[in-house]
Amino acid sequence: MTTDDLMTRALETLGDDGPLSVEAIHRVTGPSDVSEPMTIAEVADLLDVSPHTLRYYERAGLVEVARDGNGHRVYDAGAVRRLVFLTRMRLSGMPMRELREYVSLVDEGEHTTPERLGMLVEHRDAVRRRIRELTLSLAAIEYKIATYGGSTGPDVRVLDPAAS
Amino acid sequence: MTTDDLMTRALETLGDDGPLSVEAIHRVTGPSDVSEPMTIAEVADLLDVSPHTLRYYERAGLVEVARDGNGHRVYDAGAVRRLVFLTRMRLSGMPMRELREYVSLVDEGEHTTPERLGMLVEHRDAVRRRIRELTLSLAAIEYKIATYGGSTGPDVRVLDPAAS
DNA sequence: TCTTGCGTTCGAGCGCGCTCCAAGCCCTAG
DNA sequence: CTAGGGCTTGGAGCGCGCTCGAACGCAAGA
Repeated sequence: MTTDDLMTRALETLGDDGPLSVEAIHRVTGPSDVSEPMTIAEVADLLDVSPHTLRYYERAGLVEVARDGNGHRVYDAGAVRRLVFLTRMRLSGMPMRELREYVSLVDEGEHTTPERLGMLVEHRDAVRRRIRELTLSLAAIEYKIATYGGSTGPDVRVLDPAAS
Repeated sequence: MTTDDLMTRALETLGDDGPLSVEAIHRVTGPSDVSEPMTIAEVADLLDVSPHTLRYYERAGLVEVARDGNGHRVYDAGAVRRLVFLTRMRLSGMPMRELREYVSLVDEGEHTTPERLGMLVEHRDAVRRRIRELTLSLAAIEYKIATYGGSTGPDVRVLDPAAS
C-alpha cells in the first residue's frame, strides 16, 4: 500500500470523527512541501495515482509539465499544486470534461473568476448531495446488517410495523 | 424530473440535516407499498432507473421476473424488494460483480448467511470510507471557495502560514 | 382498420477514465 | 561492455455500466 499519499495522510490526521476544524482543513489543503521540482514517480506517489494517469491528465490538457535535458517530466510547485487540485476534484467526482472546462477558464484569465467560482459552488453542492445519498444508503445497510435474516429483503414492515 | 422515486423521497423526508433517527430509517428502508404487481415502467419510476437498466439487471441474473400473458414483465413484491436492495447497493457504489456474487449466495441458501453478512459489512465500511473521503474533499472545496483568488491553487501557505 | 404506445428480444454500441503496449532513449551499477 | 531500470511517445485496449437499435407483438382508442 502507498500509505504516503495526501488523502490517506489527511484521513489519518483527522481520526475517525474529526469535526473538520480550520486547522484540519489547513492540513488537508496544503500538507505537501511544494518546493523542489519532482519526478513523475514522486508526484504519482504523493497523489496516489499512477504515472500513466499523470501523463493522461497532461495529454488531456489539464496541466503543463516541463521537461529536463533527458526529456523527462519535471513537476514544479505550480504543476504539483494544480495536480493536487485536479486529483481532489476527480476524487470527489468531478468529471474530466468539467475539469477541462475549468482549466480552460483559468487559461482565459482573471475575468473568468466568477464562472469558475460558479463551477466550484455547483460541484460543492453535488458533493453534498452525494454525501447525503451515501449517508442514507449507509443507514439502510447498517439497518440491514443489524436485522439480518438472509434473503434480499427483510423488509422493515415485516419486522416491526408498530415502531414508527 | 422524476421526483417520485424512493431515494428522492427519502432525502426530502430527512430534510437537510436529519440525525437519521430510527423512524427515518424505517421510512428509508421501507416506504413503498409493496403489494400489487407492477409493470416495468412503474418499477423504473419508483427506483429512478430506466426500464433498460431493469432488463439489464435481470439479464445479469440479479433478479427473476415473471411474465404475463403477453410476455410483459410482472414485478411482484419479492422482485421489487430485491430491486430496491440492488439499486440501493448500486447507488452506494457496490459493483455489479459483487452484487452478482451476493445474489448467487442468496440462491445457494441459508448456510451462506455469514458470508453475505460479511459482504454487507465490507460494503458498509467502504461506504463509510467514501463518505469520509468526500467530506474531506468537501471541506477543501469549501475552503477554496471561501478564499477564492482564481488560479488552480491559492495554496494555504500563501494566505496565512501562521494559522497552523 | 389503422395508428399509437408500451412492451418484448438479442446484440451491438458508447462514454468514461484510465491502463497498457511497443519501441526507443538515457543513465548507472556490475 | 552490458544489463537493468526508469523514463519518453503515440496509439490501442479494456472494464464498467449502462444505453440504444432493430424488428417484432399485442391491445386500446380514433
